[in-house]
Amino acid sequence: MPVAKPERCDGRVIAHVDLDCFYVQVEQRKQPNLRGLPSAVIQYNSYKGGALIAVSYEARNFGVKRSMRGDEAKETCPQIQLVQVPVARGKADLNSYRNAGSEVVSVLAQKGRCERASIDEVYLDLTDAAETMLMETPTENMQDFEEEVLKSHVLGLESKDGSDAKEEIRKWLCRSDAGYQDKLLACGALIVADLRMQVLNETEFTCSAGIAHNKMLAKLASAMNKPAQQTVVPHSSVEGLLESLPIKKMKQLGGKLGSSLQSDLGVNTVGDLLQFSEERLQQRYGINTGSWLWNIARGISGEEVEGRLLPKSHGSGKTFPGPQALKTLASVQHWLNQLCEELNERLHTDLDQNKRIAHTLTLHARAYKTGVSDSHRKFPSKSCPLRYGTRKIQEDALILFQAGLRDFLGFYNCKINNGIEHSNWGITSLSVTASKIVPIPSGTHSIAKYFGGRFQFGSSSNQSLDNVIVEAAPSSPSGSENCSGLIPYDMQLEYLEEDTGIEHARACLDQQDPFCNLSRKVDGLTEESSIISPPGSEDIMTESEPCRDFLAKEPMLVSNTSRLKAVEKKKTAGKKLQGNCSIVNFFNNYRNSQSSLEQKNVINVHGVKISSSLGSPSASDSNFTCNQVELPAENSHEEIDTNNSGYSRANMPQGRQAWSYNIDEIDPSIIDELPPEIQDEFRAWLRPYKRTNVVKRGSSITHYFLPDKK
DNA sequence: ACGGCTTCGACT
DNA sequence: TAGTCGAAG
Repeated sequence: MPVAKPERCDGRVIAHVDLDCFYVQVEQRKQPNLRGLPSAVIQYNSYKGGALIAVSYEARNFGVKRSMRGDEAKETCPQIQLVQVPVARGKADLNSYRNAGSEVVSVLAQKGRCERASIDEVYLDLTDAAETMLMETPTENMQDFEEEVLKSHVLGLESKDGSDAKEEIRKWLCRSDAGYQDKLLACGALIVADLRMQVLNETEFTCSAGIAHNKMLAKLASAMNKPAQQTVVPHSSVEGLLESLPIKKMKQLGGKLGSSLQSDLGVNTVGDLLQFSEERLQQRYGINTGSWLWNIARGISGEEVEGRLLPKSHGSGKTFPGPQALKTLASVQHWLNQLCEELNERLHTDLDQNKRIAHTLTLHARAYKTGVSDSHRKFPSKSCPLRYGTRKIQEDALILFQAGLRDFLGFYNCKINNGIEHSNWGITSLSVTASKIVPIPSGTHSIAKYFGGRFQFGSSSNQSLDNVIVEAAPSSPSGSENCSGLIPYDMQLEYLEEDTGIEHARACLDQQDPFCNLSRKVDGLTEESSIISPPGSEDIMTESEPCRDFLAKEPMLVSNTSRLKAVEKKKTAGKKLQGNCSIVNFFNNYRNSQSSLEQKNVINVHGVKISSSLGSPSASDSNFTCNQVELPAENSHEEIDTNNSGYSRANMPQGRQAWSYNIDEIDPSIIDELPPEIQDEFRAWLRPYKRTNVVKRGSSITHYFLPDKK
């Protein structure tokens, strides 16, 4: 007998899966002798034994908590095993955890739409799979349940004295009088139990899960029975669950908003929210938040599970608390370099593995100014188009930092006194972030074929982008082969012409070596430095008067102005290209990221020159850039304001002429050639009128739901 | 004067 | 758009 399928969106089956004390598990997998022991992962051993960032459940039983220091943990639980988080470049290196998280995702993503919510959490939309299962096998006919699913917890299911818990679960799972939605949830529980076992088998990690009809409830449920267990929220138990749930336990209400609800409205549990009308909540918290609150009080959440398996940004940061605060430009540069190196490595991995390119570089910092009451003023974040290559990222990050510092110190305080004892500022945290990451439509095998099929994507690729993109030496035997074979000859000419101006600028830039004055600082010499405009900014000529004095002296400034001139030229050249058919633009883009993959390189992964033909490293610095052809994408950071008429729709990534092709003219079939994990992402990207996600929680969602608001 | 570090989303 | 802010884990 077919079961009617309600049109309601609360007929969904959503799971939230949460890896148990994930970092600990990753370390335990590396060192199996740690299994079963009270243990914790710490970082930085220096100060009070390091900071705990993950604690095993055994250790929790001894009262060890996250947010303890290592010393404290030892006192609380003397036998605790403390494992240090890997360190690279003087900072915590979370890559092994990220990779382990990816392993899990690839298992979990099989049965339905999967959203990677954090390094150790995912949401799954299992609605389709559950419906299919229910259609094929009505739950009341089910008999052989896996042990794992019988260990589920079902909210609201009373365990009577002396009754066999597993038997109760079994009965619940195949209750014939259950509503359709609960039957779907039962199927969800089966699927999730299966997935969790698969995760364990394939990755050795245990996880906990919540199964409910929306994300909010699934998330709540997954935390209720840990570790290595799962919890189902039947529809009938939602009201009771929320009624007594402390308001601060709800996602999004753990911070100020939750506090405000408590102090201003006297709301202590989610149930307490029920007495307020939607209008009242809107009036107090705004239209969106008000509606959202009204809904969650009723267990309503319309958030979709986004099909996203990959992070939207990569960041690398470090704090320098208290006495460690950075007081010199040289030390800032040192750490920026480390952070940028890591960032570059991760960008490169992303490119290799996922064929994605990031378009924006952002620098964040925290700073104080001594002797100023205003000293907690925030250091402004700055961003610019991202150019690939370690040294470029480092260079741009430093420029962004200086731009931020200029703003931070105030307009009139242009000159920085960088003497070690006299600096009046300190930096307490630094981070660099790469965002606006979009897939390369590399599916372009279709397009590649059109040009003769000499494209190879990805290549074998331990090659780093640095090697490949700019740092190739023209004097090396293969240097002259830069683009031939990759680009039709007439197109090459166009590119070369277009690049000439830039190239000249870069030659100037590199000959003067903007870093030489800074590298001197690293040796401990005192120096002074001017503050300059961020990359991509064109207001350099309108720099404040005091700054202008430095124009002549500062290599950085010179190189920047040179670049700007080059930009002007490039802009006009770019226009010529713009008018062409989209395939040319497309190609432009493709070439930016790919063509040089075939070049031989003279620099190894760490940026150390290993060329034998170029003499001493210092000499080669100015040498090898002289004749190089720098690819458009590498320079296009100056193009932040160039036209993007090629975009046919709103919401497309902007700021790069290289990316402006007509999406209408892309053969949709190329999507199939993308790595499966980014296909969805790319499809969404192509979707013409995809609404920006302005009102995620709020009135726009509200109409989607049914309940009467009276 | 610290829990570090990372990511995401909303708002303006 | 760029930049700020809040939140979570």
